[in-house]
Amino acid sequence: MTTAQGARERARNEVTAAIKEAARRQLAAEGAAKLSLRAVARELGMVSSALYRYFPSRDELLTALIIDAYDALGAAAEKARHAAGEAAPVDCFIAVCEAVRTWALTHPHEYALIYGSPVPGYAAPETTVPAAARTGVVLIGVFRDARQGPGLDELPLSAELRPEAARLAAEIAPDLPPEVAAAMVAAWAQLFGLVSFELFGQFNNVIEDRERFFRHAVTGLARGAGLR
Amino acid sequence: MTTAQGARERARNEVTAAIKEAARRQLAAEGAAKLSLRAVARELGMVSSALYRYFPSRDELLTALIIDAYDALGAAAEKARHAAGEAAPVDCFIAVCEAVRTWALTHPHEYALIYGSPVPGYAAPETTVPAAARTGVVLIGVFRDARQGPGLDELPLSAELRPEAARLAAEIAPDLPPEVAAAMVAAWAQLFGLVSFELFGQFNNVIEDRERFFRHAVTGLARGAGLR
DNA sequence: TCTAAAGCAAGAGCAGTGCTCTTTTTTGTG
DNA sequence: CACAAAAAAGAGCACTGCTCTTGCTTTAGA
Repeated sequence: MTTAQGARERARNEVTAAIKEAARRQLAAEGAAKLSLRAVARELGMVSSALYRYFPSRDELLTALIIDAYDALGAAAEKARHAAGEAAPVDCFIAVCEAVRTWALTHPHEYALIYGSPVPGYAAPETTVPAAARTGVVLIGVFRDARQGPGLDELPLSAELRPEAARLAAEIAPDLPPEVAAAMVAAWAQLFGLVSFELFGQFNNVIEDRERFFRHAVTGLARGAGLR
Repeated sequence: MTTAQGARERARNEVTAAIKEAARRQLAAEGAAKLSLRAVARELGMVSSALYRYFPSRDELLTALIIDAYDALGAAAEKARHAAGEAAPVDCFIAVCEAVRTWALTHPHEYALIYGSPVPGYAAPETTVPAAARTGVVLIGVFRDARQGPGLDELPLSAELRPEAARLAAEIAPDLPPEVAAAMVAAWAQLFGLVSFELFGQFNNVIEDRERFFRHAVTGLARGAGLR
């Protein structure tokens, strides 16, 4: 059952990988909206209908690319977190943020695929959730570690938001206090606001020294979330 | 020259408006990627090729819609700023933020059009810049007013970023000190990070009470930018 | 008032898209 | 080797944006 049907399955996996690779190339060249099954097939020297043996629809292909993108970004974040090691929490946070930004700048179309406007009529299936969570988990880890040492300031939390924050903490990080969970999620969203603005051209004619500006903004983000 | 050629021009303007309206309806229903000239033409009972008399290409139609969207968002922000009147700077800021969020939630596709992933191969022409700036100008106004009273805290600014911040301030708000300009732009980007995350589904299964969470996050944003 | 110019709609057609269906070819295995 | 399962091919459908040509209608100037 393993090596017996292996030959066929191996071939299938190889073709699947080749399709994804070609699609990714085309994604990088033209963007998600112009990803065409026919062009992918053309590049691989097969007929367009043959692709449907491997991906039941264009959306399924997109889903596969989305998962890969989430995973790649998550891996980059994890690597940065690991490299930062035992540095001060705020520096760990900044390191992860810069990894996210760097990955986004080197893979703009894949970033747009996962953090840009959702493709209309396309709802990301549950399959993408674990991959999507990886980057968030890294961020959670930074805050968790900060709480071990004295690297986390007290944070205000209005009575109004307390129930939601408690629910949120129970959901994503039961060992973190509600106010920390809330601050973290906010910082997470704001980080991607910075990256998206830079990537999507909103900083054109506004920010020149993007690198330094990002570092500055992200430092503020970290402090605002209680890290030091 | 005014009323003489008026009949033709008037008809032309009316048709142009009708096209934009139909396109906007379709945009709201299906999203930018599925905006089809043929469908718009069908809705108006004209033939598709006739549309090209009014908009030289699909992109030009999109540009018109983009400008309208920027203007609508800017108007919403201005209205909120005006309604907030002489309130505390932090409250003015929050009011504008909530107006942005509300507009985005009621016009998701138009929001995605202007703050989502850029359409590949399509570069927003210079024409969109003034409209795009309106919301930013409102935000600048909040900070400017805050500086009249005692509503603005001192902000840190690393020596590293000082030149960029000075350049930035000179560019967008010469009467504001560099550190304020930098903080404002960062807050601006982060605001849209919050809105985009909510709108693009990144908060699904994460944040329940979006309204309150947004208020909390945006309050933190304001304080982080020195408002009080 | 008559005519020439400008404006506009229509239609045909090109090259491309996702997707489905049927037929043919390949291929690993009993 | 023969056979059944898997893969590929091909034709075709209903779309898309866009271009070009052909006529008709309105308008403006002589």
